Amino acid sequence: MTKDKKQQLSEAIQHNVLTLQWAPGQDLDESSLSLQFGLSRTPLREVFRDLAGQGFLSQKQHRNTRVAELSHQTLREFFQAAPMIYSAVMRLAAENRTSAQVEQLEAIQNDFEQALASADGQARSLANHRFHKQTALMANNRYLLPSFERLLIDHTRIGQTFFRAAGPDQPMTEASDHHRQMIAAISAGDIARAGDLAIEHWNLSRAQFAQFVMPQSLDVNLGQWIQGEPS
Amino acid sequence: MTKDKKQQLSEAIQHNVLTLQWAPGQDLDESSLSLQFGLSRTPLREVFRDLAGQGFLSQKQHRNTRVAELSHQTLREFFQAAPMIYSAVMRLAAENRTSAQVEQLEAIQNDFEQALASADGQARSLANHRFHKQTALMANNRYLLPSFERLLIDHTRIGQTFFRAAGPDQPMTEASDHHRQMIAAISAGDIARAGDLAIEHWNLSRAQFAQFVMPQSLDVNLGQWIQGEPS
DNA sequence: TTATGACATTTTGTATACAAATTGTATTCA
DNA sequence: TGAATACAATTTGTATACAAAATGTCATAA
Repeated sequence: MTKDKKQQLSEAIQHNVLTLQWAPGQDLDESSLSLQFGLSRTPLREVFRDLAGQGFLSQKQHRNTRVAELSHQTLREFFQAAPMIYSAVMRLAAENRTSAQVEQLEAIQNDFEQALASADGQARSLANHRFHKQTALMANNRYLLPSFERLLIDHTRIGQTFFRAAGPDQPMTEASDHHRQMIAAISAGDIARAGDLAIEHWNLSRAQFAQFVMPQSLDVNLGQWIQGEPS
Repeated sequence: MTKDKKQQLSEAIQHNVLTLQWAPGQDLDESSLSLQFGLSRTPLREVFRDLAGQGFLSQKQHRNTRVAELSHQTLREFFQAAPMIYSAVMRLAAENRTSAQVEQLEAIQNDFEQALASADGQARSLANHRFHKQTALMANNRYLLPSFERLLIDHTRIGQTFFRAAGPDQPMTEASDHHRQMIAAISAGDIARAGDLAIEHWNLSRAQFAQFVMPQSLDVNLGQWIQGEPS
């Protein structure tokens, strides 16, 4: 169970970043973490490098590793890229999926619905994260994957407050509905429908971004990026 | 001059990978490289990890680091992703460019034209690589960048044989023409035109892929991926 | 009081020794 | 001859000691 410590460490970091338990821009301490996980600094630093490459962390020469920042500029770039990448991934998922992958996606969706029933915001958000990560796996495209995963990391971080809301209210059941329709479209190999659903799902989550408050409380009007199609 | 050894090592590896001096799938030896560059294995392995994250190399647990493979499946995925990402990057470059960046792009294009005049295939190919990398920089989107750079790595590798052709013949002057038009469109902020040029430029390089022979000589019909718009 | 600079402390980066895993080789047995 | 296995050699992964860089502290002077 306590086998691969590096894997454990990596997953713990990912969890803390995605759930905002570690704030964007927060400093990480090598020695305390290496003590905590029973790993020397060498493998720990390798994990840091991997996660920095994936977009969870950020590194600069001779400076401590930090949780990847979320800035106004980040959001701007997010809106420019997300709709296109999301729909492309969903279309490719419909094109390339295997039946085994569809079954996995259904299992993940069941977890997601269970999480929605519970009051655990983190569980909801992470289940949602896993759902979309699975669609990216099904798209099976090594070139698109890194961009998609970067988008998903920040999407999940920004959506935290959203999923923290108490009851299973309207927008969340709607999101779950979308997921079910996505599964159907992917399973049927309906490429166009899958792409449309991605856009529809994306539009639903626009509202989250409008409500999102920057960690540093940048008093910037985000409205301009949330109204219509970007660029 | 011999300052940052890690940087030097990283650039040397990138060069060898892009020019196919190191074949796709080729094994790398830590100890000999660390000897060669006067670096211990620790920083060398960090460079390996970085470059693996960027798509130059590939790594597996307890197995030696290799040059990233190029397979038939790779090409399939390439064709599914490239047109979309390329045009998106070009459009964003037109939208977000600064005048200083445009000047840099012009300088790079001058280098490219000089390289075309020479007989040096590697210089041609790398200059072309730098041109497109600069457009990605100008697009200024952290989410798109990793996908684009992965595409560009493999595009450059596949294009090696193309640029190795002797004289400055028709398709190459046409490519150079496109570059000039791209600079004009980006400089003018003409987003739609920039996106169209990306597609046009892409169509030109389709021919290279048709001629490309897999390292492992996979006798697969690539034609189906080269004819029209992918999916 | 505030700015500057020397010095101590802390943190990041590198080298090296060692442990673990994989690969290669040779020997045995069917 | 050929498969299987034990063992040696090589290679990858980790721990730790040390070097280099950055940060913090304090004293001095304007």
